[in-house]
Amino acid sequence: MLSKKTQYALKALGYLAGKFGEGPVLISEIAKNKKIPIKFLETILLELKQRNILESKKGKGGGYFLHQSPKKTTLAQAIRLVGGPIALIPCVSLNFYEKCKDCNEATCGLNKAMLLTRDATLKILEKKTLAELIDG
Amino acid sequence: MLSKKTQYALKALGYLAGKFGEGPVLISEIAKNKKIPIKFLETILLELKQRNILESKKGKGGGYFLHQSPKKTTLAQAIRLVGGPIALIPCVSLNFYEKCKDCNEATCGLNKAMLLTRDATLKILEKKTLAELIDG
DNA sequence: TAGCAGTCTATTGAATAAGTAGACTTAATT
DNA sequence: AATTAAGTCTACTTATTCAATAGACTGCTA
Repeated sequence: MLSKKTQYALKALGYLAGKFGEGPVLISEIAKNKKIPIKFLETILLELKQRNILESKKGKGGGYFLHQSPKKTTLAQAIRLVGGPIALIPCVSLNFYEKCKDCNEATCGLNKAMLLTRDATLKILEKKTLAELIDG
Repeated sequence: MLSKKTQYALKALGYLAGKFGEGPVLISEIAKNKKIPIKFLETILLELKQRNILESKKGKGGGYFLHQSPKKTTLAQAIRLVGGPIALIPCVSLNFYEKCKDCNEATCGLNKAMLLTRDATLKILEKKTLAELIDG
C-alpha cells in the first residue's frame, strides 16, 4: 500500500493537472477539494516543488502549478518522487535496492515472483501520466 | 512495499515449504537460516498458526510445519494473512476496501490506474504458491 | 504598507519495527 | 516422577517512521 503522503501527492498532482495552464492554484483549494489536511499538504507540495515537478508563486495571486505538461510525467515518476519504492520487497527495487541477508538472488523463488509483479506494475505505471488523473 | 513482518512471514513460509513432510521445524532453525530476529519470528509464526496456515507441536521434537502442501497456498493468500492489502490504494483493495472521500470511483483516473496494477499483481500472486519459494 | 500565500521550524501523537524478560504449558526422554 | 526441550503468552522498552498541527517568517501584489 502506498503511504498517505504518496496518495495525497497523487491526488494533488491530479488536481493540478486538471488546472494546468490556468495559473497558480491555492494550497487551500487543493486541500478542500481533495480532502487533504492542509498542513500536511503544505509539506508535500513543498517537497514536490523541491523535486522540480511543481512550481510556486508567493503572495497574492500565488499558489502551485505543474512545471510541465501533465502528459510528460508518468505515475511511476510521481510515486518515486515522494513515496519511494514501487517494488514489494527491497531486493527487487530498482531505485531502493537492498540485498537480502539470507538468500541468493539467482535461486530465490521469492525474488523471482516479486520481480514479475514489479515488472507488471511498472509496465502500467510507466505508461500512465498525470493527464490520466484528470476526472471525467 | 510489504512490511518487514510480511517479508519475514514469506521467508519463513518458504523455508517451511522446503521442509514439508519432514516433521516439525524449530523456530530457532528458521530464524538462524533466514536471518530473522527470533522473538519477532515467534509472534509471526504464532499468528500464522492462528490463521490455520501453520501447525505446531510443543515440547521436545516440537516446532512448526505447514498445515497443507505448499502447492495449496498461493502467495496472495499468504500475504493477506499477515500483511494486509496487496492493492496500492484502499479504494481498489478487495480485502481492505475503503471509499475515497474526495472522488467518484466511476470517473476517477487514479482509481482506474490502480485497479489495473492490482489486477496485474494479483494475476501473478494468485498463480504462484509457497512451493515456488523453495530455493534451487 | 496591508494582507495574502507560500516557507520554514518545531512539536505532537500514533503506528510499526525490533528487541527483551520472564513465566507458563505441553510433550518426550531418562 | 523428574528433567528438559520447545512453543505460548504477557508485558515491557526503545527507535523509527508516518501523519498531523502550530506558529512564526518571508516575499509578492496591490
